[in-house]
Amino acid sequence: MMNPKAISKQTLLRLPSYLSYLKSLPEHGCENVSATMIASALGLNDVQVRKDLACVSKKGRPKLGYVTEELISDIESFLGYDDLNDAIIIGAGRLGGALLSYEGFNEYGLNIVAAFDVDESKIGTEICGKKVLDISKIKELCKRMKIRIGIITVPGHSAQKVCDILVDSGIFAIWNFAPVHLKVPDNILVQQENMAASLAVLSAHLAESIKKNEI
Amino acid sequence: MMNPKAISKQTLLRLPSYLSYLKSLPEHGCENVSATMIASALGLNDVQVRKDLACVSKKGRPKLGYVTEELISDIESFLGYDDLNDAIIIGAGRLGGALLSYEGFNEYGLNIVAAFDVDESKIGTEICGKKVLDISKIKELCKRMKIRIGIITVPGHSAQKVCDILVDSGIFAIWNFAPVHLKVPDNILVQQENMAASLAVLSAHLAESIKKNEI
DNA sequence: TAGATTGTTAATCGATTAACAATC
DNA sequence: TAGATTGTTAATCGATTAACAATC
Repeated sequence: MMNPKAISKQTLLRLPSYLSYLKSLPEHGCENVSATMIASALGLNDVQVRKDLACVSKKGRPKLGYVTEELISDIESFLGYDDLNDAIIIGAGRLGGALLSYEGFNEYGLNIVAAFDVDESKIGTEICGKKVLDISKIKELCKRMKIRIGIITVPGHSAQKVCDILVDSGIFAIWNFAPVHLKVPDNILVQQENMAASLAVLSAHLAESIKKNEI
Repeated sequence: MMNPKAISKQTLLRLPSYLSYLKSLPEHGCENVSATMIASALGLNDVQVRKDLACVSKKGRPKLGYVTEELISDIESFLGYDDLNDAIIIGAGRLGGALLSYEGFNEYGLNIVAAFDVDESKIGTEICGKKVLDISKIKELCKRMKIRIGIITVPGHSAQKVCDILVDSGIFAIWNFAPVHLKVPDNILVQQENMAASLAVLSAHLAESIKKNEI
């Protein structure tokens, strides 16, 4: 599409679940798929699904729905899953290690090339074949390899410092697992992975359920 | 409060960031804090912050703002951070291990008591002092210890099966790290930790930046 | 054809923001 | 007092849903 209509953030967030649902369908017998099907499988409204799909794919056909294969590849290419973005990870602790060793990211177009840490005992080692480097080398590596994504998995108190280094190194987008609000220039995206917020939702629901059940 | 007004999900999601900001303030010299301060530190609208705080704490005072200490403890108690909820984790792989060994959850009122797996080589071992048990023992443990939170860190293809076991075991809330939509009865909450969605936002932003910069 | 499904236009809903009087 | 800040009411904004004609 030459002039894609601006896509809402909500829509963007739903696309990956459509994709994962579509991929879970059996190869045979599902050449076509309707918005109604997708919506009911994911607990969404069918009009919403149709509108979302209209942003990224061709028109569906009345009575038939969409061509499953086309839908999959359109969503994948819209999300940029078909070419890999290199990324680095800062903080080679438990969480950093878990992310480093998660093979699945390649499927989502993310390729983690190296990790950085300040801990001397970690520097020089490898985690799942990825080198752990001294944090002072971030800028040089980012420039040389044109890295544009940084993943922050350091403790909260040093996250802003790491963030500043990343910005200075020419990073465009930051995926932040530290539970702090990062200050960045306007053109840089921070995607906050907010586990504390998720937990808040869980525990509020729990408190409510308990109240209901025990009264 | 006897009759707390219903709190919006958005508000609930913002509360943890207020809390983390408030806790980051220096002990001395910040007896009071204004909604304006919080808003500008976190990049939010000040009226929004005021409305959010009104849901969980006492009134602020014109010109002075809120009492920092009171605000902290009101938010903490609203979020249930002051008493621990026991939880179990299903899937003792890399991610499960990372979560198991993250000490910080206690601060958020979450206490992971054990892990479960199907892998014989993992069963019977310990990760950070937490036992890894056979998945067939879930129900018995949940009933006996009145566990109400389950954390799913198994691969996508077995997530629904694990979910069904959890529901059958009397769990009220599920924190799901597997990238699939879980089907549960109405009264059970599924909090989806959606890394694929986060990545979608990142990569869409990146694609846009690149386009802008390279044209 | 009949009926399922599409895309679009209009109505609804909920959340955010603006305006403003009240207060310390 | 003057000015910063509060809480509330009204206006705006954006996203979701309902209604409906078009289509295979």
